[in-house]
Amino acid sequence: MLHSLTIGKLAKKADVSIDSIRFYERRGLIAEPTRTESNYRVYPLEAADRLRFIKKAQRLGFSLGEIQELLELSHDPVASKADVKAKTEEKIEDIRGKIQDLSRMLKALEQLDESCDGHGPIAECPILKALATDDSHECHH
Amino acid sequence: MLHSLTIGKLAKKADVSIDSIRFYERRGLIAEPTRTESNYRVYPLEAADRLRFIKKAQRLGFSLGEIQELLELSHDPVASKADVKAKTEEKIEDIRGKIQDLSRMLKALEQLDESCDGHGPIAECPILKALATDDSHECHH
DNA sequence: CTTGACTCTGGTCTATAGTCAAGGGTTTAG
DNA sequence: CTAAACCCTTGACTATAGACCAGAGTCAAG
Repeated sequence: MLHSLTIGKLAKKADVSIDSIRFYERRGLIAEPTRTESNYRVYPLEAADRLRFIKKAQRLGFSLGEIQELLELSHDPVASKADVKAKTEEKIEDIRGKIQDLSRMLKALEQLDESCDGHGPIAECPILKALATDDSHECHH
Repeated sequence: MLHSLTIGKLAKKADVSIDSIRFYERRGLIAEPTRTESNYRVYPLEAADRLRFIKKAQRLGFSLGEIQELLELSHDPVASKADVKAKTEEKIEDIRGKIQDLSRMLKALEQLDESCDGHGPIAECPILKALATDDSHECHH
């Protein structure tokens, strides 16, 4: 058929695995497609757009659950731009938080790294010593 | 006993769950403790230090597998400070990479967010439009 | 008509770092 | 002595995003 795809063709077209497509279908991210008499899935060409939407949103840090919410919004006649903007901003804050956490770790690791000259036996390794030190009762002010 | 702890006492002392302690034991992060006649685990006081080491390294971004490597290094008479420093620097690079990935996502999301004024129906949402657009054939130079 | 490529379902498995429950035995405080 | 609190093992379950496999049916090309 000219305007339909088997799951394998769709997978190639959208550059995802067949397993992923079936997985997204189970999760409700894509509609259940029609079937041939022999029970093969048959997709319209637009199905590839949906898959690309999913992949693109994933690259931006959205989980499948969040992507599902976005897709539901996009088909909701009552939804507004503000809803999508709100989800975007939520994700922005989420990512900023992760960057902050990682930055704190990075700073601490860099300090540990600088404290060690890298020469000599491990017994006096300042990094291991710092990790072994109990500072659970240090001041927090 | 004055110098030994049951698993529950140890858990409180080191502020981890009993289940975590047993899990670390299975994973080989902590030694199998001696047992009472009734098969209860008996820990020396120093066991708490080891657990605190684990927790601290976790907070710095090391996985349990990596922590195990660090602990093995720390007990290896042939190991040197350089080994620990190398692992630390590996982790530093790892975290820098994660921060870069997240920063790229953040930048893209912020641009999308700015492209949307947040007013009006969802049909013209520029964020959803950007996600739906196929740019798989854009130039990469 | 047969072979290879494709598809179907259902189920298991991966990594991570544990948590929780069931069904026991043990120890301690009153 | 008894009840609460503790401990034991085994095994299942959580979230995430699929990958992989078996066994069976289907489709296309030569």
